[in-house]
Amino acid sequence: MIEQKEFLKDYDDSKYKKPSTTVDMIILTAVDVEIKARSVPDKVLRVLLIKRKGDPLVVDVTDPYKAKWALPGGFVNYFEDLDKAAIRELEEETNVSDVYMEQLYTWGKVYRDLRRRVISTSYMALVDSSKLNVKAGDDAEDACWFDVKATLLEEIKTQTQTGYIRKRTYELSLVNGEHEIKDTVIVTKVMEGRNSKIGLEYLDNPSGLAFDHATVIFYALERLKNKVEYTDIAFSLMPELFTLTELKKLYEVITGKAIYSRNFRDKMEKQKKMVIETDEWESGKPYKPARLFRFNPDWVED
Amino acid sequence: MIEQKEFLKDYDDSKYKKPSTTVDMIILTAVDVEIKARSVPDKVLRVLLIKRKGDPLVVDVTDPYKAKWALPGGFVNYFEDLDKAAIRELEEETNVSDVYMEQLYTWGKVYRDLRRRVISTSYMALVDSSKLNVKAGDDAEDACWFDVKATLLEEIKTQTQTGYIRKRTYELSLVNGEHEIKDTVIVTKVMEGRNSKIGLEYLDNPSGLAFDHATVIFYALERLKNKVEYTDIAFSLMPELFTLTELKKLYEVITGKAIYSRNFRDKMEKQKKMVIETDEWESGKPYKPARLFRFNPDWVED
DNA sequence: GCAAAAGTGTTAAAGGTACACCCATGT
DNA sequence: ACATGGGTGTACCTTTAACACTTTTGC
Repeated sequence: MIEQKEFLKDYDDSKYKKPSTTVDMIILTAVDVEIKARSVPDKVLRVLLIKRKGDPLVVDVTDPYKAKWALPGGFVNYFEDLDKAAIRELEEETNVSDVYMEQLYTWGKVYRDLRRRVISTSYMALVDSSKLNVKAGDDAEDACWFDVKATLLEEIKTQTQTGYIRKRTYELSLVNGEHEIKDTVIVTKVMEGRNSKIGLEYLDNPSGLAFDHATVIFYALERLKNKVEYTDIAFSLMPELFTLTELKKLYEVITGKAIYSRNFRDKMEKQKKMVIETDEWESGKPYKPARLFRFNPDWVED
Repeated sequence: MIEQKEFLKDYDDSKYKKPSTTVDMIILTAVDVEIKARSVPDKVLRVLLIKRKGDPLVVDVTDPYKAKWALPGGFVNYFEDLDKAAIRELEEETNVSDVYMEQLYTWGKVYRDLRRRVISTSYMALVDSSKLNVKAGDDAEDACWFDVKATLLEEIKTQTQTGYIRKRTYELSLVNGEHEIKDTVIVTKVMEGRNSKIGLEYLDNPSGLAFDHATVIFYALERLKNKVEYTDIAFSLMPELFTLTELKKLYEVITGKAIYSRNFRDKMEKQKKMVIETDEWESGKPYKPARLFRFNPDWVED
């Protein structure tokens, strides 16, 4: 290991003005919500947000996102690995460690934060809600879990000379008992000859999230949706033991599609062998008791 | 748009020592290589590397990667979007624009560069080799295309109490007429209960690439391999018109697997409809002329 | 008995993998 | 004539999507 004082010996590291480097955390969990009495509850995804300080009635042109909800995050220290900064932020907010975490994307538009030039790397963490304390973090900040959902509102496809332009408009909705945040995220795909480009924007609206955090959360939900199909990522959001219907409900909320339970069972147990049965049974429900399963740690992706 | 002088007005942006921010470019192309006379040539992937300055015989402990080959890249300017910095670097090196480009990953280990703290975002660019000039960039630097290939050398799987550890050792080989670079990249997957973690390391060797660039290139090749299965990414590496055998050869070198041509044809043309036939034909070959196809710009992923 | 979910049998369509074969070209 | 790839017919198996039905529980 190199001594810190040797580092930088021959270089003047402060000649040029540098962007700041931060990490943003998309901390997700899944919880049950009752939709109908005497029925299995649905799952819903929740994301942890922090209330930024400031007066919501005063508009500050140098910081228009004061008093808005934002993703937790912070600066990367000079002698701290990028991953370590993300782990530190996660622990500060949730007091949990050893959960699934993955780097998502690095956001680097010049004016994404009007106070200073910030380049921010986003990380997604998936937490089993049964392992969480009621309080999210113990600092003075106003941290809350929001039910999160992205809905496709509109899709427009325009033919061009050598391809097409496809514009999808989504509504990102964030709800928590008292607060309701709605943001619009637009995904543009430009196909030109053999090269396609994907763009992600958000529409700035007064009641929305701070910064570009609507797009960042949307991006995380998309990544989760894709990865749930071919990895074991979903099990990070489940308790140790679960019924196959509970697991199905989680897959449904992540993918946004209804799943046929007959085939889901066979796929998980017989075909992909992602779960193994236990001798434990669910009880106390007004229907036939269900067997509890656990994740098969020997499962390997193909 | 905000005036640059307004930006930073109320903040002292230089209070703390900051990491530097750079972009690294993995610029890939695919070229034909003759393996046998009178046969269709194979495809091989090439990556653009830059020779770092310095005396290869002198070891500098503050910069041990002098005189080694590295990925092109550079600092992100304070008033420059991250994506724009990548586009600028690409144009500086290859004089091409409007090619496929995608952000890959942000590398942020503290001591990945011993001269200063650098956080580097890597971008992959895919260039059709027929559009490239012979010379790669016109600056004084020593820029060369290297045939690139990753080979799995060894896989070790160890059972643990709650899961397993799997270690895969790859050799990354970079070859160009005069130079041959070999690096070892190790991919570790730790499955512990319901959470898995993936680690990417390289073995530092005197004849290897500079910095952590072996892992960065390996990561790009893996991403390309995954994406080629469900996107149209491969066509960015192909000329406008091509035979189905040429396309198959490209898929083979990217995935590292042999493909049955009978099924590849049907899949591309009938099933996925990624290509459309033209009325043009290949000629001058000592076998039956092949029809030329082009990418179907109306193709949409499912 | 009823509502709700657990769990199994079966089938038809779509996709993946493979063998076998004939055709057209330059040398 | 021959080597080489172009291109098609077909068969088998797996995966996917779906309908139908029996069983078990709490109320």
